[in-house]
Amino acid sequence: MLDSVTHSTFLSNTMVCDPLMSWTELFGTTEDGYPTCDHQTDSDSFWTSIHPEYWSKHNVCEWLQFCCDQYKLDANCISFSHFNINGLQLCNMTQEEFLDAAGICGEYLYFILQNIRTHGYSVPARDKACVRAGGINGQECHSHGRTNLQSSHLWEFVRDLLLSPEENGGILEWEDRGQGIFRVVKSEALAKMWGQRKKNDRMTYEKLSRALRYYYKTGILERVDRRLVYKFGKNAHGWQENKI
DNA sequence: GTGGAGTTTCCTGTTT
DNA sequence: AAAACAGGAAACTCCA
Repeated sequence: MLDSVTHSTFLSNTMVCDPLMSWTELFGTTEDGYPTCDHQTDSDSFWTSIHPEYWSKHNVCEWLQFCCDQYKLDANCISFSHFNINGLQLCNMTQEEFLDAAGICGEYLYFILQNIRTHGYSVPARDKACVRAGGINGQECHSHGRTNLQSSHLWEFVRDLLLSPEENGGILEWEDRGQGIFRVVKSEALAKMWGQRKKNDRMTYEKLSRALRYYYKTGILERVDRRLVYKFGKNAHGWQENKI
């Protein structure tokens, strides 16, 4: 259905997004080095300040609409039903899937998303929500003293996924929140996501679990004699509901 | 350049 | 039989 749509059709008038344009050409750069569009409002920079993996379904929908408005994309090209997904699922979409879901618009959307992912972000969704009164989707406000999840350790990555139930795609779930016991529901998906974070497409659950086992020595994790079940240890912090 | 922390990779063997 | 667990060993990356 989208074959007949040409560049000039949906990229009319003002701005034409060349897929080879650099990030700064597309968005410009803020004083603190974070990319933002020069005519973006404060709320627009939301998309570059929160890692896409942490976007909710609602955020994904808003991002699509933002891109349509900002880059003069024809919203009619986009099958919004294909994007009834959260940020994690969005990040796991291939370029082909973007093309299927949004035709040539998908090419641009994919490009823009990859730029956002590649160029990082300043604070995770929960912490950003602390800055923004009211937060995101009414999520409670947590502050872990972290400013950049891309530099976080594996256990922090796991913890943060657990603390974002909407965004973790069912990869992890609490078994006993009070005791810090959690279960890896989708082991390969977890490994894939960790691999994405570390830019290592050879990551497997076997290797990830080896790294987790090293945490037993340091008290970050405690052994639970059940498959795919782990427990935060005395040296892990930031996971307790009332101590965050 | 060096050393340590935190993985990553590979491996063999065991358990579920 | 397959998946997960256990943990040794070495390599690797990053940072101070």
